[in-house]
Amino acid sequence: MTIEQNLVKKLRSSNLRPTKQRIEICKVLFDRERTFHFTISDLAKILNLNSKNKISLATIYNTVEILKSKGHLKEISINSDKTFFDTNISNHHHFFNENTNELTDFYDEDISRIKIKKNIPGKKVKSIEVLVKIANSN
Amino acid sequence: MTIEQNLVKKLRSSNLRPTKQRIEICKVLFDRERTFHFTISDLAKILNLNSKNKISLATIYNTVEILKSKGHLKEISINSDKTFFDTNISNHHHFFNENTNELTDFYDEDISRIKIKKNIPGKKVKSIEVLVKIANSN
DNA sequence: TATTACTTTATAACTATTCTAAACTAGTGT
DNA sequence: ACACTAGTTTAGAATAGTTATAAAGTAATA
Repeated sequence: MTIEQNLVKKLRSSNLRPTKQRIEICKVLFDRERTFHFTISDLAKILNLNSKNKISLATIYNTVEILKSKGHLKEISINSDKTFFDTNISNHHHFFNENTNELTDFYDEDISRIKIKKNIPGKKVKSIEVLVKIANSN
Repeated sequence: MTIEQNLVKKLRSSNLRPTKQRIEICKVLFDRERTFHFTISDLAKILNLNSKNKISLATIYNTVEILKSKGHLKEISINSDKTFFDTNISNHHHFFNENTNELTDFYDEDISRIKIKKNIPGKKVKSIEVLVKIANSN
């Protein structure tokens, strides 16, 4: 199955019409080895750099929002004026490099088991996310 | 020592002139029992609700930014279109209530000791922050 | 009191994001 | 193939949070 067919399947399975634009966007997001941390403007730059058929910003916003709502993207919590997204939707954690503003994933196996000793009556834990801020050690 | 004298001391110790506006702002931020989670607009609303000497938005932004840079406030990472701040500057963690968007602090003693098993060469861990998302259990 | 550096302010500018409404397109039935 | 409908894209306007500007005001210091 080609990459494109896979993406069409992914879109259809979320009840999204596989339009030209969505497929282009999904190629950038999901056709890669490693997970991808990005802002809307990162994505727009990549999409519209070399192609003659520019995709409008509104479509990029819409598509990212809808992919997030379908669970194909995650929004990341970092102090910033921009919103970051992550193609890694599994439960995982981040290193945030304060010198370069870079994000790196790490996983449950890279951290000791976390146990919350306080419980909030009537509430259920939905997720536990750890943000480790790092910086040059010198 | 009065509250005001304390705040003046706090400002001076950070090389900040204790102006009328800064003292007003600090009163709202620091003269309270519990820690305070707020956005700029929360703070502006409180400051300018009943007083006749309105403090300009620019001053509020400036002051919060400078208090943050001096370590008297912390910026909080939450997915949101607004920036949140916290008067609790100690290392601590948050519950985020997905139903109400409320934040609640919790501390190192409420969580098992966290050990990061992965190390990034040349980098030092500056902080470890945990965000626990909770929601109604029904 | 005079001087200087810092601070406040209104307002303009900027930037990220959302809205709008018209044009376009994919899917479906005929 | 054609027409219909619902869903999608688009440019541009609108909105909202935040930062910059430059003039007026104020605190500290001598």
